[in-house]
Formats: sequence, structure tokens, C-alpha cells
Amino acid sequence: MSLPHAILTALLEKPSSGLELTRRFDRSIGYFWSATHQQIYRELGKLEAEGYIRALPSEQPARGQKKSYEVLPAGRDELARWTATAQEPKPLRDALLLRLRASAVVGTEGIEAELRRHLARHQRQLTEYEEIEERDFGPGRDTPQDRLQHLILRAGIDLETFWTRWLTQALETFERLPAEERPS
Amino acid sequence: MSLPHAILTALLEKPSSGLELTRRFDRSIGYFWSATHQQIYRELGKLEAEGYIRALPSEQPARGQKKSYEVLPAGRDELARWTATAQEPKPLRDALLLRLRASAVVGTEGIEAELRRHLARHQRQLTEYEEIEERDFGPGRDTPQDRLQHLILRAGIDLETFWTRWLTQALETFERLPAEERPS
DNA sequence: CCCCACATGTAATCCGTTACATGATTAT
DNA sequence: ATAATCATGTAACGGATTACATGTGGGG
Repeated sequence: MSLPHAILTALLEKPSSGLELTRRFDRSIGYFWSATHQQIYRELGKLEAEGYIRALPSEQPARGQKKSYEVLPAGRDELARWTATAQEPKPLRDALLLRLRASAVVGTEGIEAELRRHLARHQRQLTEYEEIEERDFGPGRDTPQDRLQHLILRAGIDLETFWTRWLTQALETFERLPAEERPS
Repeated sequence: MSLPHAILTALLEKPSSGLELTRRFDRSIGYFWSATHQQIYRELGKLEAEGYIRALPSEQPARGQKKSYEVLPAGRDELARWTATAQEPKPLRDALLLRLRASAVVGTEGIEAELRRHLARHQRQLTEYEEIEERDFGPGRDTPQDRLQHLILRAGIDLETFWTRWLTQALETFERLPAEERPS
């Protein structure tokens, strides 16, 4: 039950239309909570029906016409409630680790190329985050909001750093596995 | 589409009944791909219908009677195919980071306790992984399969290490946020 | 006039979650 | 006997994913 709260957060930061939200979910918020436009439109409908948001009165509600939303006080209250609620961390789910375990049983054919592909992806993401850090969190940006945003970005940077290191180590392990000893 | 492949992997490691699989998904494989018994029974039915696994002939298929499965050659082939297939890494989804971002807008009330709770969970998980490492991967365990399994465990250890460090740093950041300056 | 990009949706399907149902085995 | 536990399922619901549908406005 996090998507509606992700949308409330985005709309509080800046009132937007469905497509603008979709674009913002492709960067920024989407870095840790992704969503497609179909999910977003459906959820906007629900949030409006529940009285958490409303369409800005200026625009007419026709199909193909832009329609922007803003958060109502009830929406802000709900978001604050949810933010403070105790929730268990979701267990990890990672298909690459699963495939690595499978490869120990059915053979490592093809998995090395996958490790390389993933390494390249994570390196690219790391670079992107580091550019954002340099651009948006230089000296002087030190309000409480800045520190919180920076903390979140740091999580992304540290996570991508973990993956690049681990994948590098994994590839080294593969290079030291003599081909004739590999599981098949 | 990873749950059937997780089950095929588990059954190749050792033929099992539905409940035995459920127990193994609570440790071991479940550390990076969790599943409930309902998911597992549903998926076992599908895998059997597709000819990827079969019930061991010894047991009679009555309700309440144990029923063990083994992987057929077609199942092993499918698993090998899937393991070698190119797949994009799934984007990160983390509710705690989302809540932290929301707290920058609606106030940090309550979120600090959540950071502490999560820190405790991750420290406990880290300890568990380190005990497994000591028990199962001491000197002498060095077949290719051992090295692959150890690599997977290292991913878990390094991930939990990342979280404990980041959460510790996050809590320090909060302690330095003067209460009167916090977003509300 | 037509195509394309912008913008908002609907429909079908699959996966995960929660609650419930039912039979078999074992201990008291 | 009966209660607890082991074991295998069904049903209902909701979220995520994929494919498709519909309307608007601007450029060539």
C-alpha cells in the first residue's frame, strides 16, 4: 500500500497532472518507487474518490485534456499517519541471486554475461546519482529538507556501490573457476 | 516469472513435498526469494501440468498425504534456459526511503523510531548470515559449488552491512536536526 | 488533410496475500 | 475420543504488468 502515498508525496512537492507524475516517477521518486502511467491514473481516480486529492478547478475534465491535481488536508493527514506507522521491511527479492544459485545446479553457461550486463547498469546508475549529488547537494544546501533528501540519495549511491563491488568480485570468482570444474 | 524457477532449483537440490519446500523457503532460498505455502502449492500444480516436474510414484496422491516431487529433464532444461536469459534488473522499491521522503514534506514525527526498528532487524539478519558463513564456509569447502554459494551469501552479508551503516548514519543525521527546525 | 506527440484512460492477466477448508497422524 | 499438528489445498481480493483504446492539438 505505498503507491498512493508516493503519489501524495509527489503532489505535495508540486501539484501535477497524470502525465507529469509519470515523468517524475521516471526520475526522482521513481528511483526507489517506480510506477507506470496506468497505475498512476488508476490511483489518482481512487485518491480523488476518497477525498484525499482534487482536480485543480481551472481545467475542464475532458478526455485528452490536461487535468492537474492537488492534495487536500485529509490527504496530507493520511500521508503523515502512514509515514509514522510501524512497517516490517520487505524481504529481499533478487532474481540475479536466484539465477546464480540455479547456475550452481544446472551449469554456469550464460550467467557470466549477465553479471557483466548488470555491472554495467549499476555503474551507470552510480554515475548518475553522483552527478545529482554534485549538482544538487554542494555546499550551502543545508536546510533540514536538504539533509533528508541528501540522506536518501546517499542510500542510492551506497546501494549501487555495493552492487558494483559485489558484481566485480563475482566476476573475479568466475575467472578463477576452471572451465572443466564448473557445474554443468 | 521467477517463482517456478526458484522451485525447480530447490527441487533439483533435493526432491521435496510442498511443506518441505515451504520450510526451505523460510530459510536458505527464501533469503532472496520468499514464498508462502499457497504460492508453492499453486505453482507445483502448474509445473506438474506443464511436464516440468512429477510426483514421486511411491506416494498415493490423497489429500493430507505427503506428496513429493522431482524435476524432469524438461524442467532442468527450462531452468538452464531461464538462467542464461538476459533480464533487466528490477528497479529498487523501498518503502522506508519513500517514507523518509514523505517525512521531508509532512514532518518527521515517528519516522526515527522506524529507522531504529529497521536497524535492529538488519543487524539481526547480518548476525545470522555471519553465523552461517562461519558454520558452512570454513576452510576446506572449496568446490566450485561452494564458491558460488559463498558468493551468494556474501551478497546478503554486504547488503545487510550497507543497511546497518546507512541506518546508523541516518539516525546520526536526525540527532543533529534541531527539533525546532524539523519539517512539520 | 494527415500524422505524430501529448494526454487520459480500459481490459485482461498474472502474482502475491489473506482467510478459510479439509484430511491424516500422533499424543494424551 | 479428542485435541494438536502435519499436510495439502480453495477462494477472494488487490496490485502490477501488458496490451489496447480514445481523444486533442500542432506541424508539415
